Amino acid sequence: MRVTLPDGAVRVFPKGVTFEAIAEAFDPAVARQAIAALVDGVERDIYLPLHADARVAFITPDSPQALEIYRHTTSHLLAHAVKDLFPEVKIGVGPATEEGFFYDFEREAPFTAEDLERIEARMREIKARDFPIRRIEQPKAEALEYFNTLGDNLKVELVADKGGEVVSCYRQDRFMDFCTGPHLPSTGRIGAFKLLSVAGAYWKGSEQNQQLQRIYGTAFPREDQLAQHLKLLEEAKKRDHRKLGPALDLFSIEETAGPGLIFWHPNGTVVRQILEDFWKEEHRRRGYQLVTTPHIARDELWRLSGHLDYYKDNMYTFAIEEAGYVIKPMNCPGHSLIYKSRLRSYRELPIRYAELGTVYRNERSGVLHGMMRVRGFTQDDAHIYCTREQILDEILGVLDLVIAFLRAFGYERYEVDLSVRDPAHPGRYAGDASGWEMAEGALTRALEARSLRFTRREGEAVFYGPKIDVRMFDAIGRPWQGPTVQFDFNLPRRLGIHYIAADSSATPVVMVHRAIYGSLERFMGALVEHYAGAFPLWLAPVQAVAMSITDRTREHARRIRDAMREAGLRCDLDDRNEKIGAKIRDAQIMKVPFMLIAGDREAQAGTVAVRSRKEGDLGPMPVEAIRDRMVTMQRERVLGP
RNA sequence: GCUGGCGUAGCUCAGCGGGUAGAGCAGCUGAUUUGUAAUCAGCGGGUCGGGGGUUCAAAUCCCUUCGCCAGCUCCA
Repeated sequence: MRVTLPDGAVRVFPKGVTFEAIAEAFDPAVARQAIAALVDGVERDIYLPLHADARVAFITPDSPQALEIYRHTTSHLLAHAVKDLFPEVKIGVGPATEEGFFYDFEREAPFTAEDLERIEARMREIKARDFPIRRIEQPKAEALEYFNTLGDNLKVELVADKGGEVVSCYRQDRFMDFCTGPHLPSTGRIGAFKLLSVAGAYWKGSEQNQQLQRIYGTAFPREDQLAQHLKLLEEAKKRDHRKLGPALDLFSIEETAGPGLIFWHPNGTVVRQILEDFWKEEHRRRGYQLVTTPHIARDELWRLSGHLDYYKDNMYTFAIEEAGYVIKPMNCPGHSLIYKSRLRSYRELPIRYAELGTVYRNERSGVLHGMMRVRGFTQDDAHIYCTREQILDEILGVLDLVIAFLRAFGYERYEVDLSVRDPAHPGRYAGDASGWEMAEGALTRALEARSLRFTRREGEAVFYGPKIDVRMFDAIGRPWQGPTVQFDFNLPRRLGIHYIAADSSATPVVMVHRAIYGSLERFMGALVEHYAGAFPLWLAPVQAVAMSITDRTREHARRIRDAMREAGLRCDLDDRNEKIGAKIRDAQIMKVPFMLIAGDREAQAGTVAVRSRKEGDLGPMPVEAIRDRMVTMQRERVLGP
């Protein structure tokens, strides 16, 4: 039997040799490390035998596939411990996730924090016992009987749903779980882990089913990796916009007014208006026309657009003189009415309508989250109405705009998804196939033309059209929902949006929705977390604070403040009867980019001692020097210190 | 909406086998006139999220409601 090893060498082994033995023959150091084998690209348990020629490689704790195996095996350890401590508990599913792992359990009483501690302690005991973990392939009927005997009805359901006659299970000591594997070869090989929380989760992910208790945890091959992960969670907590927002006096949510509604304070409004101004400027430059549409409209409009049928539960409706009205949850029907207010010639196209439109949606109470998920928000919405021939150029224009914005805010890393039709169910979609083909082709070619790598997601398109979604990664590597570009083959048809073509026929227009910020609220929240509240100068609500050291230098400090304001900078004055250290501390806590300190020496010389929040004391300099530096930083939207 | 947890001063938190509420920071007043992350002293501040109940007595026990947090489901 010929085995091709990772270094390309071919060696002959007897049939039935285990991967462990192959590893040993390849490199004893690798053999000690190996946790699983890759056989012709398929992951297999390290102790299993090989029966035919194959390419064999080894997964070690540093391999990209390792993390999932560690986590998945730790989830089995969790279930094992829970079964030990609470034999009456029924086990559900327990996969590895991006962040760690979880396992779902059915149990009358809720798991308490103390239960989690006990379970974790038991997990450590089982790990210490170093039980071998072995794959068992058995007839489906036998596995069914096994889980039936235990009363594990959830597992029975899972096994029964599984196709084929033979199923695989994994056993460690007296605990056995239905699983495809692979797993670590023994419980002692499990690395560092920690249980984190317990939450409800619907069986098989359906709201119709019963709710189980899901225990979350995370696991890594080594302790230092776990420690680093926990540190990242701490860091994320410090950046939480729900903490920083009120602390920096940017916004608040008022219980008296209701959940999911944002009150933008003066500091937050400064940032918001910069976002708005920047946005308007960039859009006008690129041939967008700004429009304004009403906040309420007859439900007739929403019936025509189809939204009322589909999203009734999420729309706020009311009556005026017995006529039904809707508070707008979207801007597109309004923009389309402007388009339709008169006949449009092909000569006018493309038409690009843009609006910072405030909409209200009745989000279910459980989904509300700071500024990220709210009931009232302002979309940076624009709709492009064009001909089929113009599609590619329009998409290119949108992508250029998207890239410019990501760069301006310092989102260096992003991922792009292209969502297209599910080829298996062509009937599910609005519009004709040729339109979809053209749209999908244009999106693909535009992405390629701008050298944007993207993931094509079959069947992920919404029913009305294909789309591009951008995920942007913040300063500590977390993903955020970013810009989106969506074709719409539904609304033009429903609302009858046409243009008069060169042959004077009424031709359906191609409509594209697109948003860069998404919502000002969500984007603001993401920015706060991205910068940890320390906005770059061009966005900072307060760019500098002029500080007097004693009452003697109040006037000089005031003159410095005025000089900054004169130059269009946002500068406050701190002439309180406090020591300079206290003033600096307060400004530092408010994350003000520059502190402009006025003492006797500076008053004498007509200078200012500058301190940067990031770089510390920069020493004395002429007032004009720091003023000009800040003006330049503002104009060029510098992101650094 | 669902499961679980949590609501005490503006903020962070203590008090909770029932006996009528406390600290630090912030705020206010005064003293101090200060050189790169907290000057000192004094003072004021709370329907213990709201409502109902049990009790001689409730921040503490029970019910209910509102809000927040984690997750699930949802997100045009």
